[in-house]
Parts: sequence; C-alpha cells; structure tokens
Amino acid sequence: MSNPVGSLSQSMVYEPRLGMTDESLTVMERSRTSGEPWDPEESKPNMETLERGVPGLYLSCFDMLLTEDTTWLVKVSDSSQTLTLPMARMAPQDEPEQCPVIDSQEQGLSPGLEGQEERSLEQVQSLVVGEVLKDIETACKLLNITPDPVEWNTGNVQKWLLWTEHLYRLPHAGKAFQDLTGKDLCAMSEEEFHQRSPQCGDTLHAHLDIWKSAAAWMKERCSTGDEKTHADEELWSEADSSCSGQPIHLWQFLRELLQKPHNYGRCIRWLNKDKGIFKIEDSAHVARLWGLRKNRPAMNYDKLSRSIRQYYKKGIIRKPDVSQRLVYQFVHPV
DNA sequence: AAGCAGGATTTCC
DNA sequence: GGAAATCCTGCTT
Repeated sequence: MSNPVGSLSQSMVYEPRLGMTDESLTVMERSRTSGEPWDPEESKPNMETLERGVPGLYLSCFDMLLTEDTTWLVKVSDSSQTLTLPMARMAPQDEPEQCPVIDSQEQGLSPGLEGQEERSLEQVQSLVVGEVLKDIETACKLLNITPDPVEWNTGNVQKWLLWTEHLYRLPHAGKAFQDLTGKDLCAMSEEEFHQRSPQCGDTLHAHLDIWKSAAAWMKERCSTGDEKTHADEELWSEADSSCSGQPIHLWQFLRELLQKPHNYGRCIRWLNKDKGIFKIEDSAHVARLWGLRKNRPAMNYDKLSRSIRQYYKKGIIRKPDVSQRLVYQFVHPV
C-alpha cells in the first residue's frame, strides 16, 4: 500500500520545486524569534524539558495561540543532511511529553544506529508531515478558510497573514499584501514576497509553500479515497455552524470552543453544561482566538466582554445567579 | 490589576 | 440596520 504521508514528506523535504528548502525553513526558524506582534505575555513552554536527552534531534517548542499555545519546530540533523520542518501543533495530545517525534528518536535516531537511520528519518518525516497537516486543518477551522490557498479571497489572505504573523512573531505585513487573492499569492515568487515585505516576505513565502503542499496532498488523499479522514470531510464540507455563509456570532464562536474541550479546554470550559454555565479560563487567549476569527488583531478581553454584555439585553447570555469572575451562562442551553 | 456594567460612537458586512 | 468593535467612565472584586 502506498504511503502518501511518506511521499509528501519526501517531496517536501527533497524537492526544491515545492519550496521546502533548508534555506527557506531556516529563515522561518530565524524569524520566529524576533518581534512581538501580538501580546507578548504568552507563556513559553519549557524547552529544556523537551530537548533533554534527545541527541541529534533539536526540538524547539514555542507558543502559539491556536489551541494550547504550542508550536513545534523539529530539526533532524546528521552528518549528511539537515531536515528542518516547522510544526504547528494545534491539536496537541494530552501530554506534550508524548510528542511522536521524541518517540521516533527513541526508535533509532541515535548516533551509531546508521542502519535504521534512513527508515527512522522517514518515520519522523511522516509523523512531522502528519502533524503539519493536522495543524493546518485546525488552523483552517479556526480561521474559517479552506486549506487550499488558491481558493482564498482577499479576506482569507488577510486572515492567513495575520495568523502566520502571529505564528512566527512577524511584524504586521498585511498592508503589503492588501487586495491580493490566494491565487495572486500563489503565483508570486519568493522574490516578489521579499519585495513586498523585506522583513517577512521570505517567511510568508515559505509558509505558503507548506500550505500549498498540504492542500495538494489533502486533495490527493481525497481522490484516492483510501485514507479519507473525518477531519477532511469536516474541513471540505464546511460543516461547522460557522460556515453557514453568515458571519459567525460571538456566542456561536464560544459554543464552538466549548464543544472542543480537547483543543480549547484550557482557555474555556463548561462549569455546568446542562445549565449552560461556562468559565473563561484564559481571557486573553479566548480574545485572541476571537480576534483571529474576525480578523481583528486588536481584539482583547475588554472588548470581547463588552460584546458578551450586549447579549444580556438580547437574552442570549447572562451572568449566572451567583456571579463569578469570568463565568457566564447561556440563557438557552442546548 | 483585572473584571464588570453599560453608554456612546464608529466600523463593517 | 444589526452586530461588533472601540472607547469610555465608574464601580467591584
């Protein structure tokens, strides 16, 4: 049986035509450490813990806002080659320690086990690519855009830019790409990206290449039909309440987050689902998610909570009988 | 300091 | 025009 993950992994890594060159990815690695376009207060995962005891494998873990503020960079090095792949872990497992990359390393990436190295590298690549795809799928749901950049309108492009800028801590470059559709973007060379934004054009171009590759693979996976996942179906059929054509309402968005405790449980959760009582555990995080969805980078909890309070009059959300900080209640629980 | 309440105004679709 | 976004003052925890 063919292994589409493996084949994409190979092409992403070894075929420069896809743009997944070491250079472009190294640029991404460099650039993500500079600039603080969003709130700088976000927590940084403990990198020491993640890097401990992982010879030949460099794992960098930094925050992002999607689900659990965790993005991964995996860099596998040996004497002959270097593979660097950005991984946005937007759908993390319960325990970060169970990162598949670390598992793979334990299966034979250690120096001295050369016979297994090639196979292990492939395994790592497969896992990494799988994670990248998962993350792109999650990002698509959050941003309410399709995975294929070619299909993006100008608004989608701006959302993606905002998202990517946050991901790699780039200065805001949306204006430089204003009025461009996804098709326009995809037709642009790295040089053109650089001309429009000398500071982050390279990174954006490299990141777009990842999305293009991922979209191609997803479509291939759909057409072959042998590995179509639920995630795909959800993604391409736009089954979410947010995809009904109408712009999403704040209360719908909050419901969506609450429906996915695995992804968002650390920033918002039910206190009493039957009564519709929920608590915002991380107000800044929820506000950022909302800002991303609405393409409002200046969104904060002060403004979000004002919008929630507008629901009091409308009978959509209220404060529970016993008022508590950051706790609200849906007037009509499902 | 952060959250809460609600008025006023502006922006966006 | 409706729903938010934005900005604001004053109050509470």
